[in-house]
Amino acid sequence: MSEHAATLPEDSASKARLRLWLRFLKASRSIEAQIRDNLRREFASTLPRFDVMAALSRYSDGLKMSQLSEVLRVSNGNVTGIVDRLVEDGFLVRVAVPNDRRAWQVRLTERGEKEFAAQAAAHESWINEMLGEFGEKDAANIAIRLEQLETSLRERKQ
Amino acid sequence: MSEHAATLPEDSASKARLRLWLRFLKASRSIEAQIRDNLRREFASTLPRFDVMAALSRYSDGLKMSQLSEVLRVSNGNVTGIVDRLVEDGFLVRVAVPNDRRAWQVRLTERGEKEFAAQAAAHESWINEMLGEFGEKDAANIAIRLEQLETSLRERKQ
DNA sequence: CCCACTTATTTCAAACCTAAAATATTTTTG
DNA sequence: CAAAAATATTTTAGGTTTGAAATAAGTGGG
Repeated sequence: MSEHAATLPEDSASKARLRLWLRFLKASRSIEAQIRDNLRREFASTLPRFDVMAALSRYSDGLKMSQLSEVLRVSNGNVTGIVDRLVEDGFLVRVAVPNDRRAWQVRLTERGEKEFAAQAAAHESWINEMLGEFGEKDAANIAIRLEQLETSLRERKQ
Repeated sequence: MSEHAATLPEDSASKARLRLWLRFLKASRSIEAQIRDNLRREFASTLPRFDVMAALSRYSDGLKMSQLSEVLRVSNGNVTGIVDRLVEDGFLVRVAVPNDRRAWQVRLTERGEKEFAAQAAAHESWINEMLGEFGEKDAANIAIRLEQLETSLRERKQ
């Protein structure tokens, strides 16, 4: 706590991690902004909509609303609005869950699957261009570290 | 375009980059969510407010509104509202700019500086805990790569 | 059965965010 | 110098996002 103490090894590690986070955040926001822009121009859609469809495309049985908000790490109320609009557009359906009238199973419609396939292909190529500086090995390595980070963050919370 | 072609080396690199981006985004959202939560509970504040104060703390002369929105990469109108509330709370002041009655210089008050110092210290320690798995060298290395990524993204846009 | 508790979802208020229009001021130019 | 252009900011309209409260439905102990 004393400002007169010599800088400890831990201090510089802490600074390096803070710096990492700031870079991380800035990069993530830049990439996100670019994707948002592309989605809007090429598909008249938004990132939250894409995220919902992407999550559902990985679960062919669909997901309940609360599972969706868990997977996407956004609030329940937020998912309600996004799903509402995707249902209006005919990309999603809400299916009643047998024996539980509180819950809905949300699924991609056939039309939704087709639409998402087109968006996902474009999305992959945007990312491939933007992250071109990362070679395959580097990309894989960093992805694994981030997965570990994610796991440890989740454990810490419980 | 043929689905019968053998998988090219480029394809797997593209997949690896996509995977990297998805991990990246998820990690970034988890960390952000945690920080938001901490700011709310410990300082009754939000991430946008923290960002504004952080930007101003790096410029002791203060920043003009347009400089703030440039630095934070958010819209002008957005900054107006956040600054309004921080001024109400006594953390910021708008100072008239000599010879230009259109512009304001926004600065931390003494109280704002104190408040931000406390928040920044807490923030650094949250990050230090959350990113504890990254050693100092790794953190520094990845930060540099992200800085390069950021630069190349900005160049691409122009 | 019934009361309390939990779970699933929606609604709500407030803050955030953007792009575009409006306002006020300064600078440039014919 | 006056009109036009540029600059700095705020206002406005329309969404997005969050946390918390409200609603609705299931579960379980007594």
